[in-house]
Amino acid sequence: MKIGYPCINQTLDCSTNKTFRLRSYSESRLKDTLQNNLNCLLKILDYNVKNNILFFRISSDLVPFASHPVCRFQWYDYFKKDFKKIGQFIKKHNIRISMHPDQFTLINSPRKDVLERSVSELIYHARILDVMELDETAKIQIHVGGVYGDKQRSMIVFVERYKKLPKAVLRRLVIENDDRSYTLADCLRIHKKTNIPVLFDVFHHSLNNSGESLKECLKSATKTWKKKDGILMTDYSLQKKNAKKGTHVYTISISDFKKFLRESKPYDFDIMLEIKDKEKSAKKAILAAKSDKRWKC
DNA sequence: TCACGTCAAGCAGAT
DNA sequence: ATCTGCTTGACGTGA
Repeated sequence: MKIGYPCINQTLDCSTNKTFRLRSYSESRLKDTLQNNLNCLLKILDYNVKNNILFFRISSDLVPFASHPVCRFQWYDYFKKDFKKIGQFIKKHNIRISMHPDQFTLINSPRKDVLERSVSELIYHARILDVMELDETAKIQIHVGGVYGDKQRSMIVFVERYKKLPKAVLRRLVIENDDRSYTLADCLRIHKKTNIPVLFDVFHHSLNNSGESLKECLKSATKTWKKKDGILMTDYSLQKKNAKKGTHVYTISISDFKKFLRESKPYDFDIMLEIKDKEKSAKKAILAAKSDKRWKC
């Protein structure tokens, strides 16, 4: 079991998300920005290792406009050494890596332009992990996509489109249950047709489910990950009290998290904490997991 | 220097 | 019809 947080470190004054506006795009601007982002990524990973945080989600904003037609710069060649160095650090410390393209990535969209942009975005994500020379346990997670008024049809479209994706994307892509459209059961149905691993989002499941218990979910999701994929990835968050349904808490509740650890036995999986205060919650959760003897160093 | 409107991109559900 | 949330944070213009 590894525990981590997504994209942003709030302790270090260093961001991997530095960007600029499309209208101020230039190759030199992209070089400067990416150099900064790569430097910060390595710093954050180093901080994480020193704090036993061995799961990290790399930001989709690492390379600004990488999948946009405006970008003709071969950033993956130019910065090959930097990427490789980060990849070596990741492998040396056995860090689990995920990426999560944003809500615009919809491979089941009825719109051809949306599909094309989505495929470009997935290729961009895969390229980052490839140029770091990471193995197949580094994953790219997306939601199934839109419903477009006919969920069954949209799931079939997903399966058809999935099968046509480039190999570099296929070996890393996983789907995640979302909080209103596609449940874990839907994702498992898609898995049956495609063998795509299913990432289990605990919080989304609490908002959108078919009545399965936590153990049932972990059991069925675990089975979708082959040895080459690494162990099951999960996303974990909690409902903020007195806030709109689906709002994430600001910080982790350790009593709730310990309860979750107890209830999830004996399954082993990695946990991404989608919680606002990032590494602070991760550190607290790791202490809890250690006391629960779920943490293997 | 700072506030704040805006930023490549889509969809669903709420207001 | 318009706004909000989704990993929101960061840019950059205008004062």
